[in-house]
Amino acid sequence: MRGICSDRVRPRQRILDTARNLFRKYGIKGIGVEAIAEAAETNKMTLYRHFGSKDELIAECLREAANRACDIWCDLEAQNPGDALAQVKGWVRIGAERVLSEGRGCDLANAAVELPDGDHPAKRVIQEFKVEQRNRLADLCRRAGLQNPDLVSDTLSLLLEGARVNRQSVGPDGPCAQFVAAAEAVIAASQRRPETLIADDRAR
Amino acid sequence: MRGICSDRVRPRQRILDTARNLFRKYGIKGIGVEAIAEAAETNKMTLYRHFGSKDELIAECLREAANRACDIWCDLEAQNPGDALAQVKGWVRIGAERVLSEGRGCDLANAAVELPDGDHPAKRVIQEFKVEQRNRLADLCRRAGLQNPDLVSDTLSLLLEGARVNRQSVGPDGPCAQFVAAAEAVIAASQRRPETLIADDRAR
DNA sequence: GATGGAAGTTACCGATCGGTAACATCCTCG
DNA sequence: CGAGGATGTTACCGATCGGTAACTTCCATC
Repeated sequence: MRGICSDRVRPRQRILDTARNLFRKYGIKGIGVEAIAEAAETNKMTLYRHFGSKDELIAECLREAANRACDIWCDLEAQNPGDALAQVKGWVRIGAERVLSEGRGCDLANAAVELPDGDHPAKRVIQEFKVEQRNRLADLCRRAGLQNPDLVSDTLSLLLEGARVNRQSVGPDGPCAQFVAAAEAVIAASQRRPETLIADDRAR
Repeated sequence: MRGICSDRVRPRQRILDTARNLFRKYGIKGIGVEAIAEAAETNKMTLYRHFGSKDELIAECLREAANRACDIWCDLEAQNPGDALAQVKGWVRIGAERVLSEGRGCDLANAAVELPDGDHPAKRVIQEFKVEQRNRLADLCRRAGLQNPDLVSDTLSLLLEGARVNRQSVGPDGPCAQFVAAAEAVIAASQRRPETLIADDRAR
């Protein structure tokens, strides 16, 4: 009588997927473990047997979200093999799609806002994820031959992070609508002489 | 036996100040009304007589935070009377100070992350605040004679919003450390020919 | 000094929270 | 088939949540 496919997914994975969705929808503190277990078509005991605590479930969800986000780097390389500049532009495009389509920002950044407690097991996951993303983008900008690659990559990071969080406050017609234009301007400027990106008004 | 000064502040204001601090420290959903009342050296009944519900207290706190944030526009004008460009740069400087010193982002943006519920009374406060900030900065950029003032102001907004939220994930040494450099580069670029900001590689 | 409103106190409500014990059932694999 | 581990079920725990009732005390004002 069981479903052909969906119920063949083990409870652990069902819980993870369901929890990620509900955390996004209601916020981490806005949904309880019992509701998560029921939505995952299982029960609280099974949830606790797999994850031990709500905090660990949160951390595991974020680990999965981080791994999923890391896949985009493979996709970028696969779609633009060897062309680092195209990959940077692809990063902007993918980011823009997320900003426009999702409505809720980065799971890990949102979790950092909701969990100011410094001892929470999720904090380490968040920190490591963000550091890795930063390094990867910086490396990409370097390989793309952009001027001031570290500054450009951090600028792009801030623009995307700002767009995703700002959309949650203002909606899709706010400043986030300019994310692509802003990012492209930054990239374009850094393809010229370095002085163009740094304040420097001396005559040619 | 009462304190000379601090206890002369009415309970309503004590509650608002305390709630703002505790919301910042523990998150909106991470602190209860009873704890807020006690920290404000009063009690739950008085809190509810003044605000009616926790949700309304949240909204009122954000209203106050928004009003306080609006004071910076007066300060900018007072410190740089008539010099719109200097005010834009002052906006960057003040934003950088907040990023570096506060450690926790914009109260209103954080609240938007913690309260995905669209019917929450705080949502309207957040939206109106962010829209007003956007309009004011855009107006400032226009008066400063910058090229593409709307694009520049939204870019600056995204950079600041990104810096404040990213700091909560990565800490002060992450991409947010480049906020000033990024913002100044954007401003500098928009002081030149418009083509400098928009992708345009034609020869001179 | 009397009065009225603001504030404090205590106790309580139902609901929900995260988390656990004990036991029944299922499914897989040897 | 049999056995053992994974899963389901039910009931329960203490704590805390947001919110309220009833009553007392304070304090400024007239």
